[in-house]
Amino acid sequence: MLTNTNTSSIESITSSKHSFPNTSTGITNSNSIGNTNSRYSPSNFYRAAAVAAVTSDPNNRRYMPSTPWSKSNCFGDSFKLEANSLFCPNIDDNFLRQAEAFAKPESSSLYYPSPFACSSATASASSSSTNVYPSTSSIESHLLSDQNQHNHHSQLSSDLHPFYQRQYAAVAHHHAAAAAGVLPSMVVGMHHHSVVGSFVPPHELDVDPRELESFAERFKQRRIKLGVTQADVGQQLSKLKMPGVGSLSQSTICRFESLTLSHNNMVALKPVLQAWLEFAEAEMRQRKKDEMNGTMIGISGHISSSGSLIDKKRKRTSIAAQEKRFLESCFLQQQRPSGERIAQIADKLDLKKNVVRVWFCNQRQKNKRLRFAAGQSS
DNA sequence: ATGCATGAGGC
DNA sequence: CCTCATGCATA
Repeated sequence: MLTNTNTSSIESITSSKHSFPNTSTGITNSNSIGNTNSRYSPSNFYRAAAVAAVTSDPNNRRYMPSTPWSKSNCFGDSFKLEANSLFCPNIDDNFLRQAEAFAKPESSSLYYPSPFACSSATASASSSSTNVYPSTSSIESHLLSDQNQHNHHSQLSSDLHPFYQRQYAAVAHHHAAAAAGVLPSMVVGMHHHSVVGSFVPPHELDVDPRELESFAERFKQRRIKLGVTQADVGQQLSKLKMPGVGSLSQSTICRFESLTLSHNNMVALKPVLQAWLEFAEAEMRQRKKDEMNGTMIGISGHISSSGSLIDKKRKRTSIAAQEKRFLESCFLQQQRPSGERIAQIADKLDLKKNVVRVWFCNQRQKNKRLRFAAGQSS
């Protein structure tokens, strides 16, 4: 487990680079939302929209990469260790020791009652209701509060979800986009007309989080009323033939409903799902009308196109609780560990380096991700 | 509902 | 190697 202190396995020493996607650079074009065959490229897809609306204001970068708090990670300069680690083996050692110490429930509770606690224990147990969101997981809130200290902007924050408070705090100074911003439909299908309907937020940042929140809720309710599952929605999406819009997975629909997607993602998906909703309800009305006329029409089912080839099932490595705790401790110290450190950690936990790397990536993403409270679930 | 994974586009 | 949108697999 936490033994085997073998360490050292030099690899990519390119640690000094901190690649922060320049939001205002890669304008490209189409891409389709969700597509079993080819996942669309977020960069192009969303960027195109963002660029159009932001291009003139480099600071107007949404909440992402180059925002102040990500540049100087939440821990400020107290974690410069990384740079020195190469020459100071002792520091590395300390790093791991510290992480290990934090990993112990007792000690960690000193600062963080239960780092990440909510993810494993709470969440899984309540797969169908109640207390799903202890506000924000301890570590997240810790990080958030720290970030907020760097961004004294919150003004519209009061009644916003913590996530949004953060998002907006980071970019609160953005100006209202001019009349003809980028339409979500453009974002989605790169078409210049709204496939969905009327109102079209000029810029993702101009979409009121509360509006998204209520839409997501309404969406879920109406979806359920229609008797359609999240997976169904995902599949039926392709029937809409919306330009650039393919199907989506149950996961994504679920995440949309629970607002556990990034704000941008939410904004982009909203018009699509709204379109589906209208479509589905119209279809429903039709069916009822037909029934009235005695013309029973089987709305038909959907074919389950399946890959009939030899499925090489993707395997999901499961990280044990103890290992996870260690990782979490490391994360508290460094959200973006160098390749070497990742290697050390991986070695220590006897995990593949890539597994550890991906874990950190996911952790970072999860940290930015939406996390709404609403003790409900399907 | 959510953990780990993939892949595109980017430095 | 990162971020980000997404998805498969699974608890």
